[in-house]
Amino acid sequence: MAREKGLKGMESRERLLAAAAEEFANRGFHETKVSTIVKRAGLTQPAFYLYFPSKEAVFDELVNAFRTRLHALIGSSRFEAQVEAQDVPKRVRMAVETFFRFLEATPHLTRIGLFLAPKAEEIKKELIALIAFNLSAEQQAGYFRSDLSMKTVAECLVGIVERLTLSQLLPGIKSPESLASQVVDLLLYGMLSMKHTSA
Amino acid sequence: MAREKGLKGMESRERLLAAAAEEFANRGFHETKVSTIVKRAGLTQPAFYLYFPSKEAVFDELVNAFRTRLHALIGSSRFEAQVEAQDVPKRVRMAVETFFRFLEATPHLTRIGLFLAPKAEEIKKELIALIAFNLSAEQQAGYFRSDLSMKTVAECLVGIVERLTLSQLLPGIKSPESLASQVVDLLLYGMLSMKHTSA
DNA sequence: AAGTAACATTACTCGTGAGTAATATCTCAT
DNA sequence: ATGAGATATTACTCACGAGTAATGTTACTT
Repeated sequence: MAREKGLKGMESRERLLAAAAEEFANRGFHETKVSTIVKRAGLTQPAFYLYFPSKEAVFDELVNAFRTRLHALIGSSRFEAQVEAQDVPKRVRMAVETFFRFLEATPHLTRIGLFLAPKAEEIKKELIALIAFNLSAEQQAGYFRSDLSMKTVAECLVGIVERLTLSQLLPGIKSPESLASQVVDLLLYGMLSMKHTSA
Repeated sequence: MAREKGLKGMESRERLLAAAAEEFANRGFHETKVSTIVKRAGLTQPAFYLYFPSKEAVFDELVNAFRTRLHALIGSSRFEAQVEAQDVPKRVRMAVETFFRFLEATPHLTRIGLFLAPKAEEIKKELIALIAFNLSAEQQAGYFRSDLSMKTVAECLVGIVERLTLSQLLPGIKSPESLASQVVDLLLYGMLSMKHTSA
């Protein structure tokens, strides 16, 4: 009764998931046909329904996979205790870099969970709240200007990440490192040239 | 032969356009049914095809309407000649504010042209290039740090605008003015508190 | 008042694509 | 080697929604 059970099935299921992820990411939900997914996975239509109750169900599963990984990432990359002021830029840069790397690692899931899903707005709202919380702590500690709303800053940061992910990261034009350093440089120090700033 | 010709027809057409804009903005292209559009416009299905060759055609017309207005806006809001250094923040803030007001004025078109359309990425690319061009001029003039890529800054700015438009502007949570001043404050001066910056 | 565009309707077609019923094969435990 | 569950297939159904054919009505021009 307990053989190497379900191995083949799991493999088929995984193939379907991978094919679905790619199709959804490239064509969106409606343009993606179940018939195409199964073709890519080397199966036929009814096999699909052996593993998923509906087309929506696969999509949701992919969205949830993204959400779960995202939460895992955030959970593991909490800001640690007291930091020296000089270290703040580096720490922020590293955090942003880690995030870009995460997005780059699973491009299909990123496209689905961050841009295609109806839930995407909700997911980003969670993300923003978390970032705002972390930034507020740094602000309390005196590292950031006290007249800025960290909620707004978090929104801006996420907006920037979204934009750059779509136009630079996913197309492979720029690396997580270079994007992170440019973004953080801009956000921490601002655009104005020093002579005007330090006046 | 030349009566008050086409008046009724134009009105029906406008009603269809308006209904389509609202439906597309709220439900997206595929979830929007021609049957729903015509119902909202107080007409029946074939009347729709009296004015538009297809569902796609209305969508495209709305996207183009957005694009056209956007280009008009940009064309009219060119940066003028030499500005005093102290005026730069104000001018930038005004430009961003104008842009937010533009987006707020036609929320449905904004949603369609900036977020729903397949062409949206292309439209943003154009926009970014234009902003980058303007910012580069200011940079040449010494107002902005010379070590920043204005192309990247433009991308960041657009990313921020996208995000805030979706989460704050269109839902009516914040005004164009407050959003513009917060965004520009952040981008020009950065997040770091002064004691660290001026070190 | 009558002819003619313009504007609109009722009643269809028809492709597409999600999902299913019935059936077949493969693989392992006994 | 055989029965049983797991894995897959062939051959459908069926709803939905875009687009159309045929026809009717309105309103203005002469």
